[in-house]
Amino acid sequence: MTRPTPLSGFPEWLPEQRLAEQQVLDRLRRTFELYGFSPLETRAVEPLDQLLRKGETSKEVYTLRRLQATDDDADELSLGLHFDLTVPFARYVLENAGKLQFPFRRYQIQKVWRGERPAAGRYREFLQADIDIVDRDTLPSHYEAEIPLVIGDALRALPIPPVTILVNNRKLCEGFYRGLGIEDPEEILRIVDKLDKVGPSVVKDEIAQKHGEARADACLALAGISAQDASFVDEVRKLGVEHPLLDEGVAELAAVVETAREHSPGLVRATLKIARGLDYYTGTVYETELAGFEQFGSICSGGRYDNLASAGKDVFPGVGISIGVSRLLGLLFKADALSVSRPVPTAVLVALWSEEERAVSNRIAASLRARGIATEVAPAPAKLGKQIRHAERRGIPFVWFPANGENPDQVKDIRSGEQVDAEGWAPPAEDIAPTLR
RNA sequence: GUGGCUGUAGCUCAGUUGGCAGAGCACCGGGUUGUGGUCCCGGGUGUCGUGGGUUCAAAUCCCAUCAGUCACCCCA
Repeated sequence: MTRPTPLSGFPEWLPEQRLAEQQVLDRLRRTFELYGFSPLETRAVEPLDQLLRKGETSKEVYTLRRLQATDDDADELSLGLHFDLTVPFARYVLENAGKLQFPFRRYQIQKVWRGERPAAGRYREFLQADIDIVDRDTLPSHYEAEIPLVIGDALRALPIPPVTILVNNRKLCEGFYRGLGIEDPEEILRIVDKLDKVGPSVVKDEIAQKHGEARADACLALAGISAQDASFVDEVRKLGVEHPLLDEGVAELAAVVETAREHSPGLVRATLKIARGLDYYTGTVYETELAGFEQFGSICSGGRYDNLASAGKDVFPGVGISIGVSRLLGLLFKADALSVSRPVPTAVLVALWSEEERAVSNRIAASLRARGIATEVAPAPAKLGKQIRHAERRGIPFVWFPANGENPDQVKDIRSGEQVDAEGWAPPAEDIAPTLR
């Protein structure tokens, strides 16, 4: 068999990276649960029509087909791998509406798949950590303000560069554009979204072409607004555009920003040029910048959706956000900006005097493990220097020497070289398990 | 999916007009049976991403492909 090569877009971490990932996931999970989100996992596949219900992403969906499928199977249910966690969740809510309590808060940490061209921080298979709150019939807008707080808690507790959550509101933009007499707000959103890449003059030209220079100027002026507090409201008002939807959007966005300002200053910034995210969002939209990694795009996005989960008269509006865990970690790993205090779980290596005395070392290891201390026994009764080096090479901080002749059991800290009697010894708290740094 | 750049040892890289594949670090063994890191001696550990082609001869030139990366597209 020839040596296998990596598959583009399907990242696989090294053990120490996976260790870091698990630490991150543990912390995310803990934070989500602190806010009362329940864990949930949905199947990897959805019926294709469910996935494509909201349009444009069809080319990104991986479909599932049996190798031996015949033409007769073709009209069977065709399945696709989910490309996010919100669509499957919406389906799950409809399916289980009778068994769930509303408002329903859940978190979901799973792989998703998108058939896109991979690049730095962009994968075809990646891990998302998603939280959502859905309610029946109506969803109070204070939940739109709560979501960023959860994410702020979760991400700011990690040893990573500071994040800023950029928030906008689709009603605000749509109302503004409609107030200007523009019929197709979606189109303007798409053009404005390119602002940072192509520059204001290109955006202006593109809008002006269809809607005239005055409207183009107004759209650009709106896109230029950004504030950490409700001061953006006045700036929007100054532009003199009137529309009921605009008023709604402004009020909702102001509430989000002000709530965040009170609970987590500096976390959230109203940024009226952002428009990205899946097209099912209807209100607040979120995007998250990681300081120093802005060019690689948002590491955490989401928004409010009013029409994603509905069946007949039942409507379940929701709001949610998803951390791109793989993107976040991939970028940080590459920049050498996130690692773990040691690359193995093992805290103690028990030395081995001879193969005959392996049982002695095994007993020591067992009693350490019983105390919650990750322990392994040396692979072979090599010279002590080699056994110590074995521990050192793999980052195991302590070597335990079983009693030998006159000498009692002793433990050596490989990093300092300090060696003490093992009686009553325990590793310091920070060495019990690998920690993020 | 479209276009550009890159691919040599575990890592960072050198390799001339096509002529026996190299350096530093890392790693492995030894320095006379028990305590690593310093030091000394020894060792190259490689399908030159992969597959074809041109040639007496290809890491080097040509084609394809895979992977990484950048710009589009889109987005976590």
